[in-house]
Parts: sequence; structure tokens; C-alpha cells
Amino acid sequence: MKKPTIKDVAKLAGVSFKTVSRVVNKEASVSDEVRTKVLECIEKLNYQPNHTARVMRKAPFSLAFVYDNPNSHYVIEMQNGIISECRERGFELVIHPTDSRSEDVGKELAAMIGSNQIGGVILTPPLSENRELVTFLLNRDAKVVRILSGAEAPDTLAPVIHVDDVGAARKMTDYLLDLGHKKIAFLGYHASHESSLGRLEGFRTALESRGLPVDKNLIIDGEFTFDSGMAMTREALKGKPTAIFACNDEIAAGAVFQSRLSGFNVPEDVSIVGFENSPFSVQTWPHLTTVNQPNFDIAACAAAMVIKMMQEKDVHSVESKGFSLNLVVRDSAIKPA
Amino acid sequence: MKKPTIKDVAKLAGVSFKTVSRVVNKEASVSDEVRTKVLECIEKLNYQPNHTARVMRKAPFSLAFVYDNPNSHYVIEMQNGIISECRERGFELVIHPTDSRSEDVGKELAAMIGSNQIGGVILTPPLSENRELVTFLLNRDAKVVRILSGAEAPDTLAPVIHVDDVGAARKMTDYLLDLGHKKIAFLGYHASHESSLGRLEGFRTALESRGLPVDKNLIIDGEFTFDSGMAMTREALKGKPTAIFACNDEIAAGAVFQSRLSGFNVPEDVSIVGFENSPFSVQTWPHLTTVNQPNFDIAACAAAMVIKMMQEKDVHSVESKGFSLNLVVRDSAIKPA
DNA sequence: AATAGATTTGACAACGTTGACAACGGAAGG
DNA sequence: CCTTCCGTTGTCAACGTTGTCAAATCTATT
Repeated sequence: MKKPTIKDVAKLAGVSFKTVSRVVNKEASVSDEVRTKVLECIEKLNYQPNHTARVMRKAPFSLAFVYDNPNSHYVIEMQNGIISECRERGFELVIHPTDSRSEDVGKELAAMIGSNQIGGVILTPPLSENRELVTFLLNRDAKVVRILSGAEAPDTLAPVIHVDDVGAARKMTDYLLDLGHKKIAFLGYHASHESSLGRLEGFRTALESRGLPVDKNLIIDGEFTFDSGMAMTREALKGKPTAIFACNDEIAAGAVFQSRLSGFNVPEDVSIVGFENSPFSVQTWPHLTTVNQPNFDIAACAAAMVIKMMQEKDVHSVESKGFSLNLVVRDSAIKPA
Repeated sequence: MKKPTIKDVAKLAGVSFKTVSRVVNKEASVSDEVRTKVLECIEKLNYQPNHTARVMRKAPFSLAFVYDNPNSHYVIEMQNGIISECRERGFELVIHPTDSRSEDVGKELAAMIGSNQIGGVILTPPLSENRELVTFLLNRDAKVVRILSGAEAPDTLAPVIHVDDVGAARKMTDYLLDLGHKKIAFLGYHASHESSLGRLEGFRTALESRGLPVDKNLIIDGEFTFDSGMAMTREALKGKPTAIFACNDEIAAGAVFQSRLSGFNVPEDVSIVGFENSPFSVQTWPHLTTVNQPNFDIAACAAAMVIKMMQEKDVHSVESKGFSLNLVVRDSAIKPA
């Protein structure tokens, strides 16, 4: 009735339980004869090594995924990426949503690491931008990998996965420029919102490198929501742009709607592009041209890095890595009339 | 440098490690004097009980959340509910996305239970509708709680959380009827899609109980997507309905768009309502009147049930529970002209 | 045939915790 | 003063696994 243990297998196979352990761990020094016999018995009893006991005896076999705004679709994509990696390597994932504004994120995490035998942590923005937090974790010798936006790793504290959304914003702007747009509005600038800053930078660079002016009146402040997108669009439309670059798909969806409300057809009168390739981007008509972020892969990569750091003692064997983003061309942007 | 153990605390406090264990587990028979001293030492050393060792010695302290279509927003809401409950009780959550079409879900799960000391499982549709799977898990004496839609628990195999979307669909239909609508189209009927069936049933019941006819031409087949919503709306509009009941918010968003494209203002010419209260419902204009499913609470409740079953030997102490759903009245439905 | 060396196996402790049970000390009852 | 009992504390085994090291067996070399 009870779950079979390594000793049950050993008794059945007529060997010591240590030998079974060796077979389970694929150690070399077991004769083929014994090995096959043990494997048979494992099969027969349907034996599963006890993860818990293993963890206790060996190094930690778990890592934590720490994220902030838990309702974003990208969280779940990342989570899936991490899980798939964990499964492959026999690791366990502990999920940890937090409120980044709270003061105790550090303490909370430290407690987790302390009590759960967690060996590694994957941090996403805005937690990953918190240098203090990172050093804090490092001091408690957790292995840390951060996912950040930016073209370069910001420091050498610990490996980083940097996602080049500046470059992507530039690509997108270039795309609009190549279509022939000259007056492009930028929606969603927000001083405290890290990613809006990067995207604006990419936007700027693209214009400037062609010697085009950046019209301040076409750079609109606002939040990353549908309603704010509508409001910003009313503002932007006063400047008569032929295209709108929205900081994310939600804003873009609001922009599409408001444009039409204001009598502009999309994409005939205004082209509109988004960012993120979220589900919203096909929830609108026309479907949005946007930028895709391969969240699953990014996260899987992060997981692989953390696991590697946990397994090899030498932390410096793991290097930071960059991801670039691709345009997803759909129907919301065309040549200007 | 190393993490302090119960023994380190004991040495510092000058008591046996068993006494510390007692303090940590809040057992009664410790004198106040000793208790405070031990607590001080725990504080001083920043001692954290080792979860792994605890699990090994005692009953399993983990439960699994098994779900299928992992990109839905409701998964993450539920996950958060479960986590919050787990944290409160010192339990650990293991996430398990699966492909319900694969044959080995059972095996996979059995392996998890076997190797990870998992004591309980929370199942969501369509996995939770799979009776065979449930008995399979029950036989391996896991505690199982299923989340299902329906007004009643379908059986007594194991406790169920049943979410009454039939009733909610009826409420919503009644709401439209009360506003004065007589011709209501139903979008998103799909024979193999369990929840569309329930929603249609609620819709029907509402009409029939007022002696109104159910017009077959206004019940439209289709999938739960924006594009399908547009297509279904083109079909439905031929019948000149004054209101549209969409099976979910994505369909409703498509319906809103297509209606306008076809020259009908929303909500002035057609009222449109959704279901699910997903992020999409405020991603459209006007914001959708819809049905809210308290996923966080449902999941937290499920977690509480599983944990209770794991802790008390008597499985039958835990009873199935029903949740009813509430309308979220926003701006997409008004009185007919 | 004897010895060294390599390969294979086993005995045992250890990981950090809890459960079972024994031991201690003091209070109450005779 | 001795017993009984209760509240408090301690000792030890156990959970299922892996690491260490020694024992046993086999192989190759002289």
C-alpha cells in the first residue's frame, strides 16, 4: 500500500540499497548484470525516488520565479518556459508573486531561500532593476538571474538576460519610416515606467539617424491602458500624424478605437502599431502590427542559466545573454495615403 | 556561513533541540520562560525551519495545480488564489500545465505524486471532467478537488467546486429581458465546448420561463475568438436582434466591432454582453457588461479544501461547494430603442 | 602462484526534522 | 514521608536518500 522505497527495491533485487542508489543515479561502477536486475525490480515495484529526501541530502533542487504584476499574460508565458526547463532537468519550481512596492520583498525572499532550500532565483522587472535586492540575495548565496530590458547588461553582479526593446522600437519606427510615414506620434511616455523610456529612445534614434525632427507635441504622456490610449490619441490627432507608435498593445487598441471615433479609418488614414504581441493584438480590427517578445524562450533560457549556476560551483561560467525582438507585421499599418 | 539548524538554536539557548522543535511547532508543553528564550535565539540566529526535512518526516506539504490551456488569464488568477492560501498554511505549490489531449496525463501526474510527496491535486476543466483520471488519482490516494461548471456536483467521488454558469447565463439573459429586449442572439454555441452548452442552457431557460420563443436562427455556432465573433455577428445581424449574448468576452469584442462595421451603433442599436470579465472586457468601447467569475476566491477555496483533506484523515469532512457568479454591469447594454 | 591494481559492492553515518517514550522535578494527597 | 500525578524536558529512532570509506571480488602482471 505504501510507496516503495529504495530499500524495498534492494530487498527484491537481493543487493544493498546503496547499489540501487547507484543505479538510480546512473553511476558508472555497477556491473551490467546487477544494473539490469535492479532496473527490472524498479520497474516491477514502480519505484519513484523520493524527491524530498534527495533534496535534503544533496544540493537544493528548486528555483524560484519572482514576478510583480501577476496579471500580465507575459508572466504565464515565462512561467511555462521555466517549467518546461525545470522538468527536463528534474528541478522544481516555486512561484513567488510579490508586490514590488512593499519594503519586505527582500526579507520575504530571504525567508523563502532559507526555509525552502531554494538555490536559485529568477527576477523580472521591476524587481530585477533593484540592485539592492540583487546584492542582498547574492549575499545569502542564492544564484540570481535577472531579466531586464536594454541592449546591454547593466553590471556584472550576476548574469542577466537583456531584452533589447530599444532596438525593437527602432526597428518598428524604421518600418513605419520605410512605409513612407513622416509624422509619427508616440503614445505612452511615462517617466517612471522603465520600458516606456527605452521604447522612446529607440523611436528617437530611428528618427534622428535619418535627420528627421522629433516633434515634442507628438510625444504623449500616459499610462499603459486602453482608456489612456484613447485619451492620448485624442491629443495626438491634433498634430495630424499619419502613424501612431503605441508603447504597448493595449494603448494601440485604444488608439485604434479612438481614431475611428474621431473619423479616421485605420489603417487607411492613420497607421497604428503596438508592442508586446499580447492577445489584445488580435482582439482588435485590423489585427495589430506589433513587436513580439519570445517570453517562453527567454524564461527557459533564464532557468537553464540558474540551474547551471546551481550545479557548477563556478558562477562565472554562466554568461549574460541578449535577446532581440522581431516585428510581427499584421494589418494595422500601411503606406500613408 | 551555513544556515543555522534547530541544533544551533538549541545550543545557543542551552536546551535540547527537541524543545526548540516544540517551540517552533507551537506545542503547548513549554514553559513561558524557556519559550521566550528560545524565540530570542531563533530571532538572533535568524533561524528558518527547513521545509524539506519537515516534509520528509511528516505528511506531504505540497499540492499540485493542474490545468490545461495555459494561456488563459483565468489560470493565473486561480494560481494566485491557490498560492495565497498555501502561503498562509505553510504549504508549497507545484504547478503542472498539461495537454489534456495527451494520453499520459494520468501517468505524468502519478509520477509527480509518487516522487514529489504531493498530497493533493486541484483539477480544472477539461481535466476535471475526466472521471477516469479522477478515480485513477484517488486510487493512488491523492486528495483531489475538482473545479467544474454546473449547478450541482456531478458525483460523490471527491469534493467538487461547482461554478454555476448556467445560473449566471440565466441572470444575464434576464437582465437583457428586463431592459426590454425581445430578440436576443446567442453567439458561440459549440457542441464540444462544455461551457458553451451550459451558457446556452441558461439562456434558453430564461427565455422559456417567460414564455418567449427561442429562435434557432439567432443561435450561432462558432469558436471563442474575436474573429469568430465577427463572423457570427454578421450571421446574427441578419435576424435583426436588439441584443447579443456572447459566450465570452472575446466573442463580444468581435461582435462590438462587427456591429459597428455593419452600421449598427453599440449600444444604441444593438446591446452586446460578454461573459468572463476578462481583461478584454475593458479593452473595447463601450466597456462590456459581462459576468464575473471570482477565480481567485474559487481557487483559494479549492486549496483550502485540499489542505484540509490532507490534514484530517477523514476525507468526508470536506464538502463540495458551489459558487454563483455576478453580473458586472458596464456600458455595452442599454434599453432597446 | 603471488601480488598489485582496478572494479564492484556494502556498512554506516549523515542531512534536519518529528514522534514515541522515558526521565525529571515539584505539587498534591494520603 | 512516601506515593501519585502532571507539566516539562530530554533521549533516541526514524524518514529515504547520498557520501565516505572499507571490504570483497575480479583482472592483469610478474
